[in-house]
Amino acid sequence: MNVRTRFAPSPTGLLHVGGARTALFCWLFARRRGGAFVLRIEDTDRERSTQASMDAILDGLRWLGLDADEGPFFQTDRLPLYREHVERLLHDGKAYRCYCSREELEAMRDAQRARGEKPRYDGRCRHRTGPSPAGVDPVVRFRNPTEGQVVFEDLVRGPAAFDNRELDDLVIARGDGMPTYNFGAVVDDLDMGITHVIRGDDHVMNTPRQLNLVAALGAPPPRYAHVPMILGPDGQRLSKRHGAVGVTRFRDDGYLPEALLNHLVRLGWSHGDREIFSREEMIELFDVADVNRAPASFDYDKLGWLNQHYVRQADPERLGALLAGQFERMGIDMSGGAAPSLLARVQRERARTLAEMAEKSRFAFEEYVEFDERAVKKHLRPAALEPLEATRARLHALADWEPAALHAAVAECAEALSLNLGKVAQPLRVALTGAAASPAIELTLQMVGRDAALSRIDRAIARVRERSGQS
RNA sequence: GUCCCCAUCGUCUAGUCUGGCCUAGGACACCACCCUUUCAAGGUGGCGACACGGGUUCGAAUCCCGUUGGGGACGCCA
Repeated sequence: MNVRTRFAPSPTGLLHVGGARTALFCWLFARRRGGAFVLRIEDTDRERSTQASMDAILDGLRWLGLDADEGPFFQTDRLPLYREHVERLLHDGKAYRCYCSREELEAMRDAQRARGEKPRYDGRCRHRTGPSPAGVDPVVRFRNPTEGQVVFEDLVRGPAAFDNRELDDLVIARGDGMPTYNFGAVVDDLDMGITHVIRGDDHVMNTPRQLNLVAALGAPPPRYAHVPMILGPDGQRLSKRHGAVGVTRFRDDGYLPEALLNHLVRLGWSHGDREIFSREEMIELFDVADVNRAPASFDYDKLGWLNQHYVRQADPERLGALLAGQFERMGIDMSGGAAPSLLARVQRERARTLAEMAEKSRFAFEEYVEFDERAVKKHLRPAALEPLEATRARLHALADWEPAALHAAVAECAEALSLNLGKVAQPLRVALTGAAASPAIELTLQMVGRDAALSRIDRAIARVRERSGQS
C-alpha cells in the first residue's frame, strides 16, 4: 500500500511553527516512503476562516518548500460528500437529530461540572420520538457506542485504549448542515485514502471518536501518529508573546527556510548526535516512530545558530538578493553602493540573520549620523591624527580600490609610522563607520567606496582636531 | 473538576524497549583562554541533569508503585 499523509490546517490564523512542524513530519514521512503528501484546507468554520489566513498558510508552506502532491482541497467544495454520509448514518440509525438549544446544553454542562463530572452530552435526544420542535434547526449527532473500548496503536505513543464511556455523542453536522471537524476529517481521510494521520497530540482525544466514526462508515482505519506540541521558551504553550510564531515572520526577520526546517525537525526528533540536516538527509533519516513523546520548547538561540550556519554556506548571489529585500524593508537606498552579493560575502561570517547583516552593512550606503562616543574616546584620540592623515593621503593616491591594494596601503602606513596595524586600522574604522566594529578594514573600505571613504576620513580628522582643541 | 499523556544539564537531545560498556555523551546558550587590526568565525577548556520517595535486582537513568511538576482534552472551533 502506498503511503499517503495529509496536512489539514484550518485557515483561521497564521501558519505557526507547531503547524509547520506537523506539516514537515507529514511531508518527510511521505517523501521517505515514496508516498503522497496531501494538502487539505479545513474551512468549515465560516465565522473564522479567512482568505488572508489561507494565503498566509499557503505562503508559509511554499517558503518552507513543503510542496503538496495533491491539493489544496477545500472542505467547503466537498459539502455534498459529507451530506451524503450524514444521510446514510441517519438512515442506518447510527446518527440522530438533536434539538437541544445551546443554552440547554450549556446548562447541562454547568450542572455536570458542578457535580465534579466531565462535561459530556448526556444523550437526551437519543431516543426522542414524536413531532420535531418547530423553529429549530437540529444538529446531527453520532450515536457513539456506550460500551467497550477503542484501542489503537499510536505510531509515536504506542498502544492506546479509551473507554467508550468517556466519549459522548458528538455532533457531526451543524444546524446549517456544515460538517464538524471530527466528521469532515474522517470522511476526507477515508475518501482521500490517507494511510497515516500525523498530527499534534492535542488531537489524541479525537482519535477514539474518529475511529468509531470510521467503523460506522464501514471503512478500514488509517494509522495514527500524535506528535508532541511545541512550547515556548518558558514551557507554556507557544504564543505571540514569545516572539515570532508565524513562519513568514521568520522570513521577514531574515531567517533562511532551511534553518527553520532544521530546528523544527530537531524538536522532538533526533538522529544520534547529529545537529545539521539538509532536506535530503531529513528525508533519508526521518521516521515518525523515532519521535519523542514529551513536548519541546522552541529555542530562538539555537535557531539563530542554525541560521548562521546556513547563512555562511549559502550562495552569495542568493543571500545578496535576500539582503536587498532587507534593505528595502529598512528604507535604505542601495543604488550606487556596494553590490549586495559583496555585502553578503563579507557579512555572512558575522551575523545570525539577514536583518542583522543588513543592519551591520548600513554604513555602506548611509553616512552615520553620529560617532559612537565610546569608539571616539578610545580611537579618535590626538594620536590618531597622524595615521588618519597619512592613510588619507595614501588612499587618495591609490589607483586601485581593491581589497589587496587597500590592505597594502593601510599596512604600509602602519609600517611607515612604526605603529601596530591596530593603531592605524581602528581610527580608520571609526572614521568609516562611526563605530569600532566592522568587517576587515580593507573590506570596510571597499564597502564604503572611495569618495565616501575620503570624506568620512576628513570628518574624523576634524573631529580629532576639535577634540584636541578642547583639551 | 474529570479523563489522557509526559518527566535526563537553563534549552534541544543520546542513553530507557533489549538493566551492568554511564565516574550519563553531544549541541545551543553562558564563562575563561588561544587566535586576532575591530566584530565575528574558529580552536581549547569550564559550568551544568537522570524531579522526589519507595520497591524489584548482585546491579537501575533504564523495570514497578506512589508523590510532585508539566502538557493536553473535555464546543453546533479545528
